[in-house]
Amino acid sequence: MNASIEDVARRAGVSAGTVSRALRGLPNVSESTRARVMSAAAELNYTVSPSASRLASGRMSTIGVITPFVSRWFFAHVIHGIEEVLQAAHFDLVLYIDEDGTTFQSLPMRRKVDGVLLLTLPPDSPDVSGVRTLGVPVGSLHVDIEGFSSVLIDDVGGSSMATDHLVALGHHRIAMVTLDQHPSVPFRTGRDRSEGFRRSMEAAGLEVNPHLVVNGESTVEGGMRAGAELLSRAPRPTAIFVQSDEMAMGVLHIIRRAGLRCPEDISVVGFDDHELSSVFDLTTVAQPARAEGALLAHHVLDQVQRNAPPQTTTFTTHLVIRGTTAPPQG
Amino acid sequence: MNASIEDVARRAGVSAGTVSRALRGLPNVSESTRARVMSAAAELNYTVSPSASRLASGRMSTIGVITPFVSRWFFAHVIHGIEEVLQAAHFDLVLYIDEDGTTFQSLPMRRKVDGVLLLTLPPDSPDVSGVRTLGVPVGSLHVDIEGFSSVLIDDVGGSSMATDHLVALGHHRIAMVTLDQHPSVPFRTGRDRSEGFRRSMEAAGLEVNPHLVVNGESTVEGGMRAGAELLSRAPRPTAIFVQSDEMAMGVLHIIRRAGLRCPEDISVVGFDDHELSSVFDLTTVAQPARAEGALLAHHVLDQVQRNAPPQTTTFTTHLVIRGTTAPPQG
DNA sequence: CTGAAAGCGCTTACAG
DNA sequence: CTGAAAGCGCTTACAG
Repeated sequence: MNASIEDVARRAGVSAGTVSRALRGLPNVSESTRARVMSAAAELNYTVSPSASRLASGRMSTIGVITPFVSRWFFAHVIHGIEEVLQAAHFDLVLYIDEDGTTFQSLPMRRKVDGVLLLTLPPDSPDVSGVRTLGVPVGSLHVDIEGFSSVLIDDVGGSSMATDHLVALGHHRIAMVTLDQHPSVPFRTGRDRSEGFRRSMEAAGLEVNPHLVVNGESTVEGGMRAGAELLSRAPRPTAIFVQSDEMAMGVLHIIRRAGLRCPEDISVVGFDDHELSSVFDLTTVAQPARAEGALLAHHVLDQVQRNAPPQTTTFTTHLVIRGTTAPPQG
Repeated sequence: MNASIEDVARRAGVSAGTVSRALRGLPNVSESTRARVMSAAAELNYTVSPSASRLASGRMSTIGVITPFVSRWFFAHVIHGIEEVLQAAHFDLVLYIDEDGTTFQSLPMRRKVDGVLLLTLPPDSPDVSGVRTLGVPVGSLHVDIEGFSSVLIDDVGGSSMATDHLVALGHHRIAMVTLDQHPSVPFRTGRDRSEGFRRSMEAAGLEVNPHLVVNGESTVEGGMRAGAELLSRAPRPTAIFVQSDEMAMGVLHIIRRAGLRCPEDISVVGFDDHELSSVFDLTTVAQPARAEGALLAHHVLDQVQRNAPPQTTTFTTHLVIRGTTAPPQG
């Protein structure tokens, strides 16, 4: 059915080896020969058999991506960034969803990927050690793992900016909704965002009241629960720093439902710059999810294609001031 | 480095052919032989070389997925559903993002997938004809294409339910925000949702006012623009049927920003049941995105594995009544 | 610049 | 139930 390299060779009057070199643009092929091979291939509508090429060369032209989610804002955008880079490099992206970092241990990828991208898997998860045994370059997102490339963001600095903003507006009773310690959220992320908050509070001479720090389980619903809890505190906080936009949306909903106004009665800052943040008019710390995915892919591609060493890059974040923050009333 | 089938054969004292049969669970292998092969393989930490197996058998154990987006609610959930089914069947999912249905024409998939899933690509897009030349089973989502499996939803019925609900509440001036004719949205979807609206309006003896039908470009921002336009009409509509939840969120935002209340001043119904719909308390028509993806994968897997004929399934939708709809004032 | 040949590591009729 | 052998379709030193 499909033409083989032999068919092309016969038609062009050369050997299979020459066809292989000509088609891949290798040097040491005369221009006239290359031209003859190209047109023979075109006439026969020939494409290389990927399986045969992979078997013979050992190169898979494929990168495996292991992610806990595809439908959450951050992951969806990261995957988009990765795919664009791989598509441009003519690499395939094979997608594995693994919600808890344990189901894979990389066996399904053995001998079929040139590299792996781990999206926010903790260093001690079984998949990470499984991936090591693959013997291919690995990139890790938001988690720094020995021997792997990684792309990080400045969580401490970002949270600090958000908190400083609230302090500068004159807030004193500032609450925080934290990320869950779900396997999908690196321990580091939640810890660093809390750390940035603490540093800024301390620098401002403000107390971090433990009753005003509540876990939001990383979801919109969790944000609603956390928000409800914070609104029941007396006296109520005048501002809330929420460690992710999705949770912040839940908090905003609860504030409105309680008949309070944002920012008049209470200010809210999120983290991410989710696309719905502008709809909610949410002040937030922006991180470039798509660019993070793209850069992670580039790092690993550099290792695969140019034998570059693992690289680590840290992105800075920036504050986007919208309508959910204002000075406290009275 | 990696043990080969010959290594296992030697260790088990059998031929490579027998190892191949034993490991794949084929019949006609004595239990004692199979046991010996299994333990030899385990001792050598052997896994089949995918490239070699694919080359020899012609089976790729891989399904290609072509999608215009990964970060929109519907597509992200569909992909999640697909991945779960493929993972369970031990098939790889290779992901191709193609925003306009023209960049692929399937060449990158040639000879490396056993089947293809097209997410909402119009029948006349270049990728569709490219995919045909692959000669493998194809599944198409939300678009019925000759010779392909497909999964559809009852857009007419769903929109009709939404409209009937508004009519039953007593609304007469009902507006509609339509989906864009972007390549990512099948022509059929927008047309059918408009058709359901028209039928219900007609059945209720109500006029469809062309000034109250506005395009929302399928996005939150487009919904905001469309909403602003509708609010400027005099007299204002008392209810709006919006063909997607993402656009409906934009409409809700504009209503609030204009100082109007929903549902007191104006009712809104969406379509999808996006996870943020509950946060917005949005009445909407629910479609099971994840289940749609899963079923589409099953249909194509049935063709690939059991040589089943193409199948078409239509999902029904249902109305989820929340807080954005109420009888008109006065 | 080009060809002949080995090798990549399996699967699958075919015999027995 | 098992083995020997052909075949899948390339890539890559090695010679020349």
